[in-house]
Amino acid sequence: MSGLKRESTLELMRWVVWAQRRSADDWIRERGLTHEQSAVLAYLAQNPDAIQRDLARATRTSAPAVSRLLAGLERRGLVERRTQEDDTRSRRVHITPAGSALIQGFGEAMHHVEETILAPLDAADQARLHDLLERIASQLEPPSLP
Amino acid sequence: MSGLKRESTLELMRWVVWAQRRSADDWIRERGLTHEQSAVLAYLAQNPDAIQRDLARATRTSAPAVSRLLAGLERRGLVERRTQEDDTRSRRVHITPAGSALIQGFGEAMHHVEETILAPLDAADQARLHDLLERIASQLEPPSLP
DNA sequence: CTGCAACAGTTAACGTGTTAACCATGAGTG
DNA sequence: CACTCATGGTTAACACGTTAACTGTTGCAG
Repeated sequence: MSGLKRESTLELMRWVVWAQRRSADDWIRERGLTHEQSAVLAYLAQNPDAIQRDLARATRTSAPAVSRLLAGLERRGLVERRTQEDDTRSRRVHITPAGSALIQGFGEAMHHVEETILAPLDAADQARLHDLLERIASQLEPPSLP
Repeated sequence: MSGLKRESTLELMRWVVWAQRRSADDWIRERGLTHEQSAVLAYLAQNPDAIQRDLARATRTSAPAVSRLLAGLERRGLVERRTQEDDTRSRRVHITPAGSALIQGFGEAMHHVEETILAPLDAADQARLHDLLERIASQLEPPSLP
């Protein structure tokens, strides 16, 4: 026995994802944000006319989570929620100029983090890894959903 | 433009990890546990003489998180904490027979979940994926740690 | 038109993650 | 021996995830 317990593929993935989160911390915490808030702001910067339900789907979380997260962002003046006139059930969420300024550069920073994490692999291997993951992901959500 | 936004490698990993968590839910929720509680119980089943600090390291979380999680497990009689006699700072954590029974089969269930998730790849590709991830993971924690 | 199901969002209760502040004990050096 | 520092653990405050229960709309069938 080597004394080294072989880690499963999924354990390795969790580890890599955890490390990525850690690396992203620097950029995010500097701005007084959390990972979740950054993700939502970045989404809103690119999808200006989203409703909360869209955010729940995009972040793979729940309506209550989005509701509270947005309440916090709104309190800080980073987003605005406005009830629709034609359908008062939903509320459209807009990023404010302040929010837009704060999240500026997020994509580039995350891209850089990813590059750093993947650096041990050459371009060909990075492509191979991406392909393998895509093949797994494409089979994930079975179309049995309503 | 294809309308399909290309997802980054790390986004794909997050997605796969998220799906794995979802799949594991069935087994875990049936027993009234959470993911974190299961992970800790499974660790304790294999490391009978761990102290809380070990758990924090193993779960990559913090001492306060472990402290509260164990308080919950102890309340349910699934673990026992006993202060050491030679070093009263640390508390050794033991899984009880009830805890042991509850977590029985966890490893197999998780292995099955992993197999299901990785099923779209043949054995050779699964090995390739594991190798690529290992090469990334091996470079993660820079040896600058104490 | 009425009644009921589906949908969007909120709130509450619970468990978990973080950081900060704290207590107690152990270890090492002057 | 005493002072200092490191170590193990707890508690509190805050953010976020979940589920369950609730409010209000919309929309469609009868």
